[in-house]
Amino acid sequence: MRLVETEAYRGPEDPGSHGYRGMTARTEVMFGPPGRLYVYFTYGMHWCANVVCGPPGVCSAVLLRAGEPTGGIDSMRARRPRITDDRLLAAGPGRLTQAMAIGKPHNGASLLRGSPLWCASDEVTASLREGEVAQTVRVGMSAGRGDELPWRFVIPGHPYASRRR
DNA sequence: AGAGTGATTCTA
DNA sequence: AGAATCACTCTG
Repeated sequence: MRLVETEAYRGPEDPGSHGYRGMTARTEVMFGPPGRLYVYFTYGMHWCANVVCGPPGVCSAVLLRAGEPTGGIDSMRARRPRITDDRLLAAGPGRLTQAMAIGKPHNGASLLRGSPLWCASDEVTASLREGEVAQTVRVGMSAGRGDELPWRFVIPGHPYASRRR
């Protein structure tokens, strides 16, 4: 899966972050060491996955918002049988976790090389140049919760990025 | 536009 | 204990 859209979340300085009011049982992983997955359940139905980025004690994570399937696309289609358009397989944080079969068991899992699930640059993402990644406000943020912060990162017009409804 | 769905967190 | 909230998705 090639990531084409992400959002940054921080800690006490970011009212949109689960870590805004300090560490809780749910957000423990976000305050832990970097390179792990923070997975949370929301709206009674959906899982969302983040990559923890900050050093231990610092809350900082990146939400995986959309991806372009590279390998394993048949498995993804099988997991999302109602989807007929491949562009929608992982075009949204809940869709992406469905496509990749990420759920509660993955909370806290390592993403370092050698892990079953790992995270790295590929030739495409590594060659992105300044200006080829746009910054916008984050999705789903209401007023006063950091809705003005330009912490969504997306490849503009990318066919596999999430789209406005 | 509204429903669906349940964990988490806040308030008392 | 109860209420409010919620980094969403799908259907109509």
